[in-house]
Amino acid sequence: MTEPSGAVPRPTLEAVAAHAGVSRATVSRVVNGGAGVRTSLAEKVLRAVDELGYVPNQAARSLVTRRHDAIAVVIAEPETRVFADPFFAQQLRGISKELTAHDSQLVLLLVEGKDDYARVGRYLAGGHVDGALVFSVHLDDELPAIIRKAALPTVFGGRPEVNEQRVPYVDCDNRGGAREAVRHLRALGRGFIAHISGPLDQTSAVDRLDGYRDVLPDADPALIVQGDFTPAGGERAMRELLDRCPDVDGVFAANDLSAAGALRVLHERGLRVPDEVAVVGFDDMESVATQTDPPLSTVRQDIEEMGRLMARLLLRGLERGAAGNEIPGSAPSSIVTPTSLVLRDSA
Amino acid sequence: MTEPSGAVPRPTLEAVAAHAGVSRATVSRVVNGGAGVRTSLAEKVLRAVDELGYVPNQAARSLVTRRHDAIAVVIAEPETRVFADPFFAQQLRGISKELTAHDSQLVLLLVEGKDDYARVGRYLAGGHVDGALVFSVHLDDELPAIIRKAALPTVFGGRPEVNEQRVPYVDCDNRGGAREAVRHLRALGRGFIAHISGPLDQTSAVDRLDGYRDVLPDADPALIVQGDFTPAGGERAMRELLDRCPDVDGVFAANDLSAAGALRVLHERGLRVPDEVAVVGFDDMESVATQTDPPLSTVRQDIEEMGRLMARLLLRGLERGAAGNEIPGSAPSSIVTPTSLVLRDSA
DNA sequence: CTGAAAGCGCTAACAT
DNA sequence: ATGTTAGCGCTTTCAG
Repeated sequence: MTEPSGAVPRPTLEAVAAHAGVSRATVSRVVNGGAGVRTSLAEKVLRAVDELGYVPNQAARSLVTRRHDAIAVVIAEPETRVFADPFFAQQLRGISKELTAHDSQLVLLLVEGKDDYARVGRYLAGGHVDGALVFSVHLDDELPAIIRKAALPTVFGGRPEVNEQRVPYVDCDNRGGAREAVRHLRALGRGFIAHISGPLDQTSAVDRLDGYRDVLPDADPALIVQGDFTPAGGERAMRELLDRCPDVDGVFAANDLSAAGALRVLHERGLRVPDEVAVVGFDDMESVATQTDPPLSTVRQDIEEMGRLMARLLLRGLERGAAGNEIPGSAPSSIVTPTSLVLRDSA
Repeated sequence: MTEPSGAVPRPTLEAVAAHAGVSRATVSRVVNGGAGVRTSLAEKVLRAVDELGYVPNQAARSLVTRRHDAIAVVIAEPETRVFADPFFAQQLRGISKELTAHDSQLVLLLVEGKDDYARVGRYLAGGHVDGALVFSVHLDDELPAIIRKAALPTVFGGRPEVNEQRVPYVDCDNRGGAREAVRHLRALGRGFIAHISGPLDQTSAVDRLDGYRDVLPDADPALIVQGDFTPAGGERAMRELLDRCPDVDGVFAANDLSAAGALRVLHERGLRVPDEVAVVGFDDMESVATQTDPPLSTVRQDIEEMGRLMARLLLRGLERGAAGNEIPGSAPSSIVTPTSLVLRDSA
């Protein structure tokens, strides 16, 4: 461990003031932008800051300003998914970039189990952060309640299933993207287009299914089978599909992972892709879509951008709150980002 | 945004004290575990806390205790990798679990570019966190210097290339794992075992190469070709290998991603795996290793556990620092975790 | 433009 | 066992 403890006591404002021969107030002003301080003095202060290696104590600062320049990212994920999936890493990157630009820090709260909600609630309410970005994939009323209690400005990642509080969210156009995928399959002349859905307790899965139905309202229900966003689920679903409707000549899978599973089964059964069965996925997870055989055509969503937008939405709200104070009905609204169809070789 | 601002002022200790008819000190005691407070009084306080919805203000607390119950995770990654790779997500999960158990928060610091170092340094020095866990994959002297300046207890993830400060780290037994992989290939009777290495500015890549050399000190240098831990790099390397040494009958790739690339090329050239060429990877990234054709034999490292260990090492040091104060030479030492060979079908 | 002084909400001696 | 009292390091009126 570097510098175990009992380390050099950090210099305080006081020390800098003494060193520069000015008052604490002046040092404070300089440190915070230096508005209204004579240049010569400011320079002297800056020099002192530098010489002493002064860094403001954030706890002291927050205590009076009530700002933290930090926002929490809450990820409540059912165990498994987070780490089969570059999704969050990418989203985090977008968030991080935006926050950095606003000099804000990112505090990550991973919710692993039921007990964690209390801890997270305490943290959110504890005045550590200025706002929260929350990802709660499942039907999950704990988090919204916690957020309400914490009374913290919040933006959701993905459309929440229940949202009476009208918390703003950022999501991609799942439904529209699905429509585009299915239309593409239809344009390819496919007559039996199936859908491997995601778990229907997630809005993204529901929305993608809805998109499929928009285009194919009269599709045989046997063509719709529920997967779970995993390759294994995709395999299972594809097998079932093939058994039920051997005529299937198009598959829209609700995500790339299930599409990969489907592809594997198709391969195994000796069905040529895309000649006999065309397949389209969703997400455009590069590590998956480019590695399948054949490479997967899929609906792309700009995940990093979504992260950036979430952060921007939150920060904007914070600024507005700080400045304009309570303009009723002016709550920031949600953002739905566009998707695009990426054609590779599977359809 | 929930509760835009101008929200209800949170109750303070003072308020709770008044409400319960005791002094602030008593409330403070109760809130902090309640040692040495009569049960009846404590209950009264607790009730007041509950009724007012009191939550301690952490800034105020930190200001006096100088503890934050938060540690920073610094990830300095060359742009691309973080999000092709479940690696960090998994490690984060392990870290998060351990921190949670110690009621500590995780503050994530993503370093995206050169400019970010200053920001991170400021943050680390700003007294926000009690310690830091840092992942710096590349030869990178900025971070160590920053950490020294911040004088913050730190543990590295992965063996750092330079480490005069003897900062403790947690890494898996890259070299031993590599040896095991290569020995397995040799036990399979392969006579021309190649190695697709990672970028040699990373210690993990170097160590794995060293492991290969341990077992095959006399291997033809032509059998060693540098990849970059990506599938594309693996493809390139495999092609080169095949051109240079058509006799290759075994490949140890420095990670699963490059192994996947190699597999693709082998496939493409019509070489049967494992019959004609056996392939072993490294990492056991499930989303990759189980999805290749054939499924990949690989060296497993328990990434989540490594995360947990990093956190534990740091926290332990923190406790010791707080309690025992400066036992010289007692700096926590590094941990090297074991690997294991996972046999699937590729070797 | 600069300084003096009053807290922010909490903990930790020190009294009692 | 409980209360009293000083600050922790900073920002921010308010005077000058």
